[in-house]
Formats: sequence, C-alpha cells, structure tokens
Amino acid sequence: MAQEFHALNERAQLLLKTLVERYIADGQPVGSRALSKYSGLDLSPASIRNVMADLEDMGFIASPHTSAGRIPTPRGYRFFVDTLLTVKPLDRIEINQLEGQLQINNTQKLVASASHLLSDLTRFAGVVVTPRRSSGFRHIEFLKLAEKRILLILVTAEGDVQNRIIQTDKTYTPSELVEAANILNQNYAGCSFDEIRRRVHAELKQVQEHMSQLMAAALAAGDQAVSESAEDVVISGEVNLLGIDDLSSNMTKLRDLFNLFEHRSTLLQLLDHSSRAQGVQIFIGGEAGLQPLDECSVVTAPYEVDGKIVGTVGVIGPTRMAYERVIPIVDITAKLLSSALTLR
Amino acid sequence: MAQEFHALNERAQLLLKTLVERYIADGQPVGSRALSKYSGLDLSPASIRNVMADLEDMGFIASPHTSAGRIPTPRGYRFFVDTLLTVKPLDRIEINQLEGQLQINNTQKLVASASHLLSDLTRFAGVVVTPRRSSGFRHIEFLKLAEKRILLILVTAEGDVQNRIIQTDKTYTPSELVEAANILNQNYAGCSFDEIRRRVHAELKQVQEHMSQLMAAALAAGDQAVSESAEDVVISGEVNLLGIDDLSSNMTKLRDLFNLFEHRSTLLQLLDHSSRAQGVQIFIGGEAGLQPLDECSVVTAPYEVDGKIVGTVGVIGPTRMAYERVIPIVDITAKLLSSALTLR
DNA sequence: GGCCAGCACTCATCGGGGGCGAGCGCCAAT
DNA sequence: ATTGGCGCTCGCCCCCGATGAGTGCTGGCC
Repeated sequence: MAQEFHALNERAQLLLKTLVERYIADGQPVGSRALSKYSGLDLSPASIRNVMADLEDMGFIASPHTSAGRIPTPRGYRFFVDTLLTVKPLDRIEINQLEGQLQINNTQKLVASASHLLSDLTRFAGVVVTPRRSSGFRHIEFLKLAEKRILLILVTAEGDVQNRIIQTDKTYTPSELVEAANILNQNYAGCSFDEIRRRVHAELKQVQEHMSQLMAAALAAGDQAVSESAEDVVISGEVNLLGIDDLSSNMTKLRDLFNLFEHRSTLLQLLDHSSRAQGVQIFIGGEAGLQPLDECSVVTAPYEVDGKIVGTVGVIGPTRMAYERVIPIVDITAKLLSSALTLR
Repeated sequence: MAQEFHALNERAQLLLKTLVERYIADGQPVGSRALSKYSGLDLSPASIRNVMADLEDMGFIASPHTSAGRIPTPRGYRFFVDTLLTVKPLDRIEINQLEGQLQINNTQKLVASASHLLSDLTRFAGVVVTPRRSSGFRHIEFLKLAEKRILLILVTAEGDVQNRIIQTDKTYTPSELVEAANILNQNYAGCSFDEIRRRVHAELKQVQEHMSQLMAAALAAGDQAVSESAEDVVISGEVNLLGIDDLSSNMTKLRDLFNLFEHRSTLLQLLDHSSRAQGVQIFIGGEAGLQPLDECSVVTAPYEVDGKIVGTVGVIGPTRMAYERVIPIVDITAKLLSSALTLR
C-alpha cells in the first residue's frame, strides 16, 4: 500500500530511527506524540500514526498492548543497526587510556583484563574467547618435586606457561630429568606432540626403557595440557546484568541467562560463529538460536595475531542497548587485544 | 517468668528445634498448630502458644507480622546450630566419591575444583581462599622470547608455577640467562626474595653490571608474582543463589550480594577470620558485619598443610539452609583439600 | 493525495474497599 | 499446668472504578 515493495521511504526511516533511539534511551514504549516532538519532522501525531501503522505492518515495530506506544521488534533493531545506526568512533585519547588498562603480563591476564575492560566500559557482561594456540612447544622442563612426583613445565609457542604434575612409576634422578628435557628441547621444539610421538618412536628406539617411559608421560601430559587449555571463554561483569530491569524482571529468564554463562561450550559455539567474519558482528535477540538470549544482544568482534583470527571478544547485554557506544568499544578492544598479542 | 534465667527447659528447646527445622524445610512461618502436630509432644496448640510467647520474649523467634507463624531470629538460628543441631557425618562411600572429584593437577585447579565441589553439593555458592604460600622459590628460569623480552618462570616452594614477561633494557644471550638462573638456583633456592636481594647486594658486588640488572628485574618480578598471587578467593556457583527465593525477592539486596562477590578483599577479610579457629565455623546473618549478607549464612572451615592452617573453604547460602547437611560437606571438603595439598 | 484536528475506544495502572483465613493472645474451665 | 473457646489483627486476594496514555478512524482542508 503506502509503502510499496516493503521499502522504507526516508520519512519512515527517520521515524523508525528516532523511535528506536528514544526507546533505547528510556525504555518506555514511544507513542506518536513523543515521536512528533523528537523526530525533527514537522508532522502532527496523527500523521505519524499512519506511518507507524505501516511500520507495524512491515514488522519493524509492535505495541506491547493496545494503548501503549510502540517498541522495536527484533527486525526493527536489525534494520536499525544495519542501516540507520551512526556510530561515533572513539577518539585517540580514549583509546590510549584503554590501552593502558590492558595488562600484558601474560596471556591469561591479558584476556582477563580485556574482558573486564569490556564489562566496565559498557556496564554489561564482557566475554573473551581465549586465543587458539598452536600445539607445539617452545621449551619443556622436568622438575623433581618428590619421589615419583615430577613437575612438568611447558612453554608454548606463544610464550605461555603450562604446568602439571606427573606421577611416575619409577624414580628419576635430576640429571635424568635434565637429559630428557634436553632431548625434547633440542630435537623437537616447535613440533606438535603427535609429530614428536611418531618421531620419538622412529628415531629413539635405542633410548633406555625408563627414559622412554618418562617421554611418554611427558607427551601425554603435554597433549592434555594443550587440549585442556584449548579454547575457553572468559566472562566478567555478569553482575552488571542484574541491574538491567529489562532482564531482571523475569527471574526465571535471568536464571536461564546466568546458567548459559556457566555453560561455556554453548557460548563458545556462538562466539566462534563470529570469528568467521571480519569486523563487528551483532546478534539480536534469539538470532543466535539460544532462548536464554532472547532479550539480549551480543556484539562481537574477532581478534587476530599475525593476520590470523585466533579468538573473539564481545559484549552481552539487553537488546535495548546503546549500540552506537558498544560497537566501537568492542571494535577497539579487539584491535587492542590483537596488537597486545602480536607484540609478544 | 516462666523461663527463668533466660534458660530454656527441655520442652522449649525441642519446640525451638522443630520450629527451626520446619522453617528451614519449607520456608513458611510456622504456627502453633503445625508445631503441635510435628513436635512429637502431645500438646495442644494453645499450650504451645505459651511456650512460643516465651521464646519470642527471649528473642529466639519472631513473627513477620501479626497473624503469621513464627520464624527464627538470628539468635534463634545461633542457638539452634550451637546446641540443638544434630549433624550426621557423611559415610565413607560418599567421601571417597568426593575425593575422586578433586583434580590434583596443580594448586589452581585443585582449589577451583574444591570450590565447585562445595557449590555442587550444597547448591549454594562455594568459596575457597587460595593457600598462603611461602615467599621462597624452588626453581627459577629465564627464557628468551624475543629481543629484550624474557619469560620468567618461577616454581614456588609449594611446587606451583608462576610466570611473567620481563621487558629488559639490554639484550641477553641465552647462555647469560642460563647463568643468571644458575646463580639464583644454586645459591638462593628456598630464600625469600627480600633475603636474596640483601645477599646479592652483599655477596655479588663483583657480578657484572648488566647481570645484576637482570637479577634485579627478576627479583622485582618475583616479588610481584608472589604478592599478586598472595591470597585470593575463588567463588563458584553464585548462580545457585539466584534460585533461592529468600534472596532473590529483593532485587537490590541480591545485587548487593553479587557485588560483594566481586569485592574479593572484603570477602577475604571475613574468611580469614575463620582461619583463626579450628573446625567448622558459622556466621549467621549480619554476624559478619556485612549488610549484603544479612539474609545469608557463611559456613567455613580452615584447611591446612603440614598442620599449619593455610586457607579457608566455605559455603555462602541463605540463613535458611540445611545446616546439618552443609556443615559436614564443608568439613570434609576442608579435610580433603588439606590432604590433597599435603600430598604434594 | 497528503495532512491533520477531533473523537470514540481500548487497556494498563493505581488506589480503595471488602471478604477470607491464618494465627495469636487472653481467659476461664479443668 | 493444660486446654478449648473467643475475639482480634493483619496480610493476601479480588473486584471495581477512575485515570490517562495512546490508538484508529473519519471527515474536512489545502
């Protein structure tokens, strides 16, 4: 009818934009009167009602009940962020401030502080998927803790340190441990553990029996250490979401949401999606396919090391969030994290 | 009057006990009728009302409003747990099951799994204060990551591994790094960093300039690593508290509570209190002096290594919790943790 | 054809009032 | 000392009517 081809003319777009903005700002359904006041257009509420009716027909807005104003539907939000939204990038000064907040002691702390950064700045929940790591190692070392208890220290190719305790059948002397470490360090540094396993079998047939036992234990532990620390997601600032009345009105939903946070693997799947594409991605409401998130949006951006995407940062907050603020924050955080990781 | 000297005769105690038990069981104020039915005594509601009035006078119970039953006051709970409560210890089989749940890869994981254990078993929040560690080291190592970026690996006396990256002014050769590490390992293993600092100054005046720079950096980093990892509190299962209606009715209180969880230092102070005494300790309501906890109880027990208390485990839940279940769980967890740590 | 003032209509929200029921305190009787 | 009985107090729930925000529609104007 009025809006042919389901296309929005300029006026309708402007009205939708101000409607979404106003709703995001104060959380109340916005009516025709408010819209006529704030749109900048010189239209009476009555005319605006016509446009609103069209927008409702097209599924961009809806009214929670008969005599309330309209609120954006997920589709309305989608259109808003895709074509209506104007983000103002952060300025240099702010960026520099942020950069100072990132701890670069080691990867764990770096990731944790990035997550905190996100949650502090947005006052929502911050999430960071820990960087994928190569399976090789840079340095390995055995340290005798007690009889038959050996501490394995493993420095990954990325310069992170893993450690675990190995229970052995036999007792090893310190020098045997050093020797074993030397063999591994000199011949196999940089290789994956699978590869090492194959080559040790092939090349070191002559190695003493008890030595190869130690090797096997080390390799198994190494495998496990690598696989355990595979990919994880670090969340912080969940508390912030308790204050959001959009979410905390439904106690059960809120609990579902927090349960989701404990379910790392599900979250991981969602966030990994985002690491396929470049740049900031936004999941609105149930778009992610997870019920607990149906009143939430997830804003994500991948981060990279040496040009390769290795993980994802993101923010989880209510669908009614200030996207124009959150988007640049997530964007910048991803970039800062990238450069902090590339540095090492 | 009836109850002289503020002492409770047997009947009053029995009634108080069943009242608390019933209230804990179903969360409703319990009235005289219910009490007459469940106490086992053959008394009419009217007689019971007399006793209840006395109990109220003495501050053990109170009614939330005129025509509701009575609920225990903090003082009532206190008396209940101190003298009325009968805990049934867990049996061997259960303990063995629990023991299997504790990961003993390394201290961090051990502590984390203890915390999970507590929250899973009680369905409340589990807390563990990480073990105090001596400030000495067992082994130290430098690894060159890049020009002027050195990875410091530090094995504590307890066999835990700390690591951090040192930015240096000068470039060091791998052999210089090995040499530096050797000096430290051979001469100073087991000493505190303060002590090392003094002795290095005194004994190694002749050490080359750039070498002592490296030493200083290492010592500073070591100090920092030790102090950073000083004492921390690991919380898990906060989500469980969302389901407790005693707590989640007051949204603001709930938020305060969760904010407290983020405020590690405050929690630490509370939990450290507990590590003064032996055995299980219980803080009821505001006894800890923290408003956010006024509807909560904290059940704690210290754990030890070689007979010395090094930390605390605990459970935070609503005051209306099944103490007879929680207490042995906390107790056992502390003991399991003690032995798991002593093992290493 | 676009715009708009006016009007009837809907419906969530809020405050007040009445019935209900749980539980208590008191008292007189045993 | 114990107990049945009685009156009383409140919290809870439901109903109701007033209020007000916001809509859809209509008819007239440019």
